[in-house]
Amino acid sequence: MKKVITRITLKDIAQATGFTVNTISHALNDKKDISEATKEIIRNKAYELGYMKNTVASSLRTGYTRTIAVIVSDIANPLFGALAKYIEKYAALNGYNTIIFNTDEDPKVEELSILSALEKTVDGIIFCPSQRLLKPIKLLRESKCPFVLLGRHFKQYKTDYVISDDINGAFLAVDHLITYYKCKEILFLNGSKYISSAQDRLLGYKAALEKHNIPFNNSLVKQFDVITNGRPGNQIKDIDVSFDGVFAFSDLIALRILSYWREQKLDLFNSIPIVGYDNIEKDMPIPYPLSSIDYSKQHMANILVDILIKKIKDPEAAIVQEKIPTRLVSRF
Amino acid sequence: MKKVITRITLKDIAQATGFTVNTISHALNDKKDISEATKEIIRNKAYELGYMKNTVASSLRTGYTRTIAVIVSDIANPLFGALAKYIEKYAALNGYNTIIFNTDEDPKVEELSILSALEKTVDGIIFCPSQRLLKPIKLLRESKCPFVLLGRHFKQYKTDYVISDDINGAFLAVDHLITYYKCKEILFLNGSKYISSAQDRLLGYKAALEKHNIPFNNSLVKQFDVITNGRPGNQIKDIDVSFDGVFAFSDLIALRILSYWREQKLDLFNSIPIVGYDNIEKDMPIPYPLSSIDYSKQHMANILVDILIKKIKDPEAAIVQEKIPTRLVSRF
DNA sequence: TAAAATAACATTATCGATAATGATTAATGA
DNA sequence: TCATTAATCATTATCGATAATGTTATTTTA
Repeated sequence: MKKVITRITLKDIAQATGFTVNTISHALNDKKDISEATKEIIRNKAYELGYMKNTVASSLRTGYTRTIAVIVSDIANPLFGALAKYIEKYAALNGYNTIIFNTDEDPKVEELSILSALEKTVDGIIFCPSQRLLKPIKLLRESKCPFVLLGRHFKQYKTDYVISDDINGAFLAVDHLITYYKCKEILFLNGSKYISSAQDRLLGYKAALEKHNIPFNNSLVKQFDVITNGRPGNQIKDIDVSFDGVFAFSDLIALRILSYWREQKLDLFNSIPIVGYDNIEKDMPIPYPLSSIDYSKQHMANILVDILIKKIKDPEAAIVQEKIPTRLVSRF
Repeated sequence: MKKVITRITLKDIAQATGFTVNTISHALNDKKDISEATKEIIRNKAYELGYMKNTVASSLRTGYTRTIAVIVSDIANPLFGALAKYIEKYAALNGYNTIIFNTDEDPKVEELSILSALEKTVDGIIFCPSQRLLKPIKLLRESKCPFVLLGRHFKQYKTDYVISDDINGAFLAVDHLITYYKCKEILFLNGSKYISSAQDRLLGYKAALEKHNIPFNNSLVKQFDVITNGRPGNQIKDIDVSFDGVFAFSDLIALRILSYWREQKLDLFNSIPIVGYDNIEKDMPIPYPLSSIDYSKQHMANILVDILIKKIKDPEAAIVQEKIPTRLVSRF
């Protein structure tokens, strides 16, 4: 039952050099109570024997695993894929490994993922909550494990989070449709009503309308509960209102409706102005001039990791709530 | 320095119930040497106290971390994103967590990632090698850590791997361009010459030409060393040969040239038949009728994990080399 | 010059769980 | 009936590294 592969341990180096295990440990960790000469001997022997630290043992003793968990709905989503990539890179740069969890926006899976991460005693968690239930976030808060929310936030809980400037982003998009394309009836393909970013973007949508004295028409606002995993054109074909412009919660949703129009050979494909969100064109080429709201995903990832590491090192650190600036990228 | 957060341990349950730590462990692991009555008592107390297993301690003792590493060039690439997603899901279903590493196809980063995974004593590794150098794969082989290659394989090393049926996939694509579109000069936007999949797809390309008695023209074959991270249209604008059809190593490369043509307002965008590879349309909507070579990424992921787990449980298990069947998906 | 501080390494305890054995009682069997 | 076996729980050792504390010789300081 027990695994038999035996690696070189501190004990082996101790026996080979005549020092004690503790001295080996201190030497390899470059502690100041070991002379440079001894360190040199020990380092050489360690290299010679091909020593590799067993971080599991280290973690058990220190309480730190140097591992963070990233819990998102779906890393196959280009947005989360890009974020996960930058998070992993920046975390690695700081000596942390990254465990990923896909939740499919399912609160049950969120809970299990959080529990799994806690069992693994990760040092911290980056979490993008579905916000369908409060149980996962409650669980996380009670765990005392450092965490930062990604892309979404809870009004009722004061937690660290990093989001894009959703209100302003949506405002920019809609303002552009009105100002540049003279749109009057802007279809808003929004995300799930549960998530804060969808709520905030609705605020931005309304603010832009208000600025131009366009009355808000609720029937122009549609929701897509399952951002991912939904088959293309799923609910999109049921849209029953007239409109002269589209603002989509994400580029993914924008692409979905564009694909649908193209497949159906609808004229809309080439005639209707449309603005998405996330600017995934930056991460992958798209053969369509999709205007979009851009924000730096790399910056977002770096800040997330920075905050998390700060909290890991000092659990009492002040709460940080960051909004990544948004800008419009218009394409023709 | 030492982390202070104290969780409930077996010891606490032992004290609360009067049994020994060992009995608690056996009870919670449902070993058969503990009576059902005692198990019930222990389980209840464990639940009551909110016990959560410390897998770090467990791992140190058993030698198993129930964690696998996935080392790929870039999970922001839709192909790897989808694969990573399915791998994580299926691994989780089997009780394994997934650590990811992005290598950017850089052998140095590959090495560091492998070493990092080994230090973490992951139970197994899924690795998509850049194949630029042999050092990473050698390191992996010598480590004795179970691993399976993803998407690529080495002729000189007999290892487990799971790839798409590259030769046949390329054949299908090119045969389709010739048969259906009557193409005679097919531009092949291939991947890096180092990787086996690019080499194999070149074989398929040639085989299809041969079948139709079309002479092979080497100047029609272009390579893109950096599949990811390359700015769109990077080298694509330098294409200097005439052609009447395109086969791309990946949908990503196909989309890159399509985007370039569209931006440049080139007629090619609408007139040239093009076939990609990976059928990423299945994972995200694309507003262009991109024909592609499809294979089940979910199946690929499941097989990868199955093989890996089998090797983890039995390091002497026979080597498995699997080709996932490919098929053409033509779109108009 | 005696006391205090420092340098450099050793001893011992510990993280939390589990493997390898032991011990006790009850049940079974020849 | 006495030895065996089974059932059930306890003791002890261990995974590999590191924290906490000791020890000894050498300097430094008052």
